[in-house]
Amino acid sequence: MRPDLPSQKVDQPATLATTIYARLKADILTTRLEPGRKLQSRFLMEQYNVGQTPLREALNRLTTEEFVVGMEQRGFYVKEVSKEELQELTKTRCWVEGLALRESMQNATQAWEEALLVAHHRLDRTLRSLKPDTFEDNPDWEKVHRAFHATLIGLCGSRPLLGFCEQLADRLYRYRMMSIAKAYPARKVGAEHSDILQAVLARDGEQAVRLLQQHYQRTADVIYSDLDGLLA
Amino acid sequence: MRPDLPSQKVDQPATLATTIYARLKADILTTRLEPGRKLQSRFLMEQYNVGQTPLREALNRLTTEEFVVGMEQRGFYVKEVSKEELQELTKTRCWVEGLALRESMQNATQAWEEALLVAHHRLDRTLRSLKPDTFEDNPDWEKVHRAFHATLIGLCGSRPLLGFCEQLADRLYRYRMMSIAKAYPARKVGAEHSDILQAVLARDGEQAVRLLQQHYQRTADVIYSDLDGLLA
DNA sequence: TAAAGCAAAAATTTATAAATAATTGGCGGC
DNA sequence: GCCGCCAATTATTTATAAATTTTTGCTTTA
Repeated sequence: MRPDLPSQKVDQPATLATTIYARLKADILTTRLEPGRKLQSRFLMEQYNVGQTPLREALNRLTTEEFVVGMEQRGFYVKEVSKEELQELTKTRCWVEGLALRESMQNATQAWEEALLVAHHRLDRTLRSLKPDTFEDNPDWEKVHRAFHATLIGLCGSRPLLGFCEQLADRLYRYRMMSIAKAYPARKVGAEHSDILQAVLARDGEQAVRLLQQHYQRTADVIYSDLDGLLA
Repeated sequence: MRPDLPSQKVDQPATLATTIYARLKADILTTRLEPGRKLQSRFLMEQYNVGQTPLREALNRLTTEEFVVGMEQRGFYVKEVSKEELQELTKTRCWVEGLALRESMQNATQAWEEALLVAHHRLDRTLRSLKPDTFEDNPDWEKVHRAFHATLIGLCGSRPLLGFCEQLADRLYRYRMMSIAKAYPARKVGAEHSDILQAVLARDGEQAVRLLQQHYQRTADVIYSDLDGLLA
């Protein structure tokens, strides 16, 4: 019984569980589902129009990734945020991406340097905010920003490490979303990215790592001070 | 009352999903469920005496941890092994635990050094094999061995990093299980652990890191050569 | 004769729904 | 304060339906 008309699912067969997993993750990272919120099955079922099975499968996946906390016999909650976690995540990211960038630069190829140049160029000409005065997150910018950072460490030679970096990026993204409106447009992140690129192209590994870590640390510092008000 | 158990929800009555998750994970790591095997729902349901729901929840958790591969609409499989992955995991573990050990040593306290000493002592007086001639894995040894390595990096100050190290240890454990019978008792791992302990107590960070990485690399080398026969 | 193409059949996975069991947390009585 | 009952929620089973993959077998073609 094959359908006569090919649906869009023929090319990309995704299960409902995978779809709802992606939607939940996105909603948690953007804080549309705010930290600490209880994720009741009834609420989620009508909110996302899915049954229990794919929903619980999605929640279980998110649990192992620490975006959701599962209390045995007491349901699921969106993972809380805290200044302590922000610091730990930032510190860890500085360590691990520092490592990965060093390795990446040792494996550097011409193609990689060119890809990095392109990634930076795209980042450079993408607007941070959709509106000029008030801040409205530009999803395109998030995409190219992430691509730039992913390219930096992409040649480190360890898929497990890259996966870990991605998870750290996700978990920190949520913190960034919480305070980003305030920080805009005080900071010149564009310059920081350019400086990192310069150091990489100049083959100055130590400087590149230092700048990258500084970049992450500065971001965390801004969020950290905002978090006082946000958690109050 | 009860001592703080590190980051796990052990004191709660576990759900079936959590129980079956642990059992499946153990069976995969010990290769009782061999790499590449298809995990059919019917088979697992009667093998472990559980219903669909907790089973699928467990499989979904294992998927995000890379112990199980889920092919959309085509079921679940035990993650394959490969020499490439063995190398990547080992390399990554050397990098990351090297980092973590350095940090740990910088945060060293007297209590930590004493805990490490005790952990090593327990490891030292636990038999590697249950039988003197042929090899039969002693689960107690695995436990104290893991505890020793966990203590080494335990003071690094990053729970995310410790979680990542634990996952790397799990994933490498399976490779160790595959070839451990052969390697026994050729190698003197006891001496390697003692050397690491000595270096830590002597506060020689660089030496300790070097020895730890050598320890992991040697293990991988033994497995690597065995893997030719095992994958044939 | 073999190989390739197809389509129906079988098997399996995925999802929904409903019923049951088990657990938590609150409320009131003592 | 403590104990037990009650309501709400979660966890699990079972049954079934829907969707998709895999197998099978037939027909056509070279």
